[in-house]
Amino acid sequence: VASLLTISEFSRLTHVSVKALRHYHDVGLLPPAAVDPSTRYRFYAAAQAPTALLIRRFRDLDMPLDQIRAVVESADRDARDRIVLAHLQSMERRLEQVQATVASLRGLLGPEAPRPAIAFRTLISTPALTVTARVEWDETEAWLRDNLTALRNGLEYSGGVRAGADGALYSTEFFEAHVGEVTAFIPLAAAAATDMGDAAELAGGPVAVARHRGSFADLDRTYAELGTFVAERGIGVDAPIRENYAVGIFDTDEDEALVTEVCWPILRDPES
Amino acid sequence: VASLLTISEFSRLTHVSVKALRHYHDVGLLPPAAVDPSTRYRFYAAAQAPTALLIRRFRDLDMPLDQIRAVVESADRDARDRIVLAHLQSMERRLEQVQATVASLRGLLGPEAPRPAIAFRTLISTPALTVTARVEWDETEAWLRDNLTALRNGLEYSGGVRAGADGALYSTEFFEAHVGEVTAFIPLAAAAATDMGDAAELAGGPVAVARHRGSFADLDRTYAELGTFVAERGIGVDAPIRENYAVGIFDTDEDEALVTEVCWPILRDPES
DNA sequence: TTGCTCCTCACGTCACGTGAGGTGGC
DNA sequence: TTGCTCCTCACGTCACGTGAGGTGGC
Repeated sequence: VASLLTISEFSRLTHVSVKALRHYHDVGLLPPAAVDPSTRYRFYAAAQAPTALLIRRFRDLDMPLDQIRAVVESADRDARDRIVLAHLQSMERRLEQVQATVASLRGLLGPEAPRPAIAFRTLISTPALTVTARVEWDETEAWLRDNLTALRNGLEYSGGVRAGADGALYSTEFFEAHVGEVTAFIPLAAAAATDMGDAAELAGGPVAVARHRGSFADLDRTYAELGTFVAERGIGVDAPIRENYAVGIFDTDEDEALVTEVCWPILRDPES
Repeated sequence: VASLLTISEFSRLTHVSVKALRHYHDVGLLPPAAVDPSTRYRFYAAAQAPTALLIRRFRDLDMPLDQIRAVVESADRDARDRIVLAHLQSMERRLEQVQATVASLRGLLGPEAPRPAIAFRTLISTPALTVTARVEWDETEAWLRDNLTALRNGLEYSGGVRAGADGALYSTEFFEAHVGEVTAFIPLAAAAATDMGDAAELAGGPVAVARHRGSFADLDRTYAELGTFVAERGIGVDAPIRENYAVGIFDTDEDEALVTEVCWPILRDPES
């Protein structure tokens, strides 16, 4: 006789709340082993406990139920373990981000950070290897890492000649809606680029530039300085913002060593 | 002339989405510096950027808006910094928990953990220093730490005689609804307890016991073993579950060194 | 009969996101 | 006039939690 447990017994045993168990039944994630057809009482098998524990662990990490479903319903144990490992790696990435945010909050408390110097420059139009996509805010770092890696491989494979650091363009929509067009690029020497099919042209024009040193978690302070500067002078223009990764994630493992140039498009150099 | 920015300019500058800015206005967290009375257009001052950044940072850490409000509206800078520091410390606690959960998930993938041995015991009723409260699931670890600390101080102050390890009682409601009565306790030698006003009596009775070694993040596996065992034999009884912290958080800093006895109340010893 | 456990709705929560439909100023 | 930016509703999302009101079995 396989022993069946009532919902409250199963709840105590798994540390999943009764309300949550009903919800997991409703959405089909963890249906009870048996349901009494007349009373609709739910009955769980003790053998379902490991699945419930798995769900609980992932929910503790705020994983959406849809993604948990993929784990729970994965065919064999190997497939399941592979999915779980992938999720764990992204969790560890997220953990690093949280730690960086905590550190940057501490920074907000301490003495005022030195204000980044703002300069003017006129970017010239250059050819580049590019990838463009509609990217969601939270996935940007991963997307950028993946696509710059792909571009770097493409550059090596095609024998192209690099003419500057990796970079990216961010549409105004991306900042305002937290989803929008992003372009990852590697600038190319013009001569070398002429015979490369997938090279696009990066637009030039006047920009206000600030060099940001350190973690991306602090980039917003540089944006605030730069944006305030541009707004106060009324020289802003609705064009993508460009970041040049002068010292980027492929160049160093230390967050403090990162150097990012933020180029904010403007109408004209206000000093000229 | 203090320069005022449109909502989209302010959004780009702070990396807070336009929708979020409207929401923060609606709930009164970050009202624009000016609102056009006829068009209802929102206008922000550049000086509001630091506040927006603070909100964004905290939201990245999933802090509720109500708590962020307390930070933003705190009177002076010192008060604000104190609140932020308190939050950072609880964030770091949370980070440790997440890391423990990630580690325990890795454990689920590896070889089967050894099953904890289950024994029977009859607890005798004993006096104890206790604190009882309605506790929410997510706050249990912090609540327990705080209240066991207070009990330990109380014990020292009153010169009471300890008769066993720290422990806690968890009502069935606590597991089933993820909020319910929890009692932290320190058992007392009976002779010494008679003249202590705030000593209560811990109920005794037969229990199934499992010793859990390691992080609390893995406790659910021991609960599952124990609960399955009890349920299969139909000897469960609706009484609080007792945990004895044989090696607890005050005894060691290493999660792996922790030893927790879980005592599950039963009707009778099925072997007798 | 009285509790007790379990059930099903319907609605609330939180922090926005998603459109729809509309308006003022260049 | 045409876009463009900004506006306000109303509703959706996600993973449950919160009651209200009711039922079957001991």
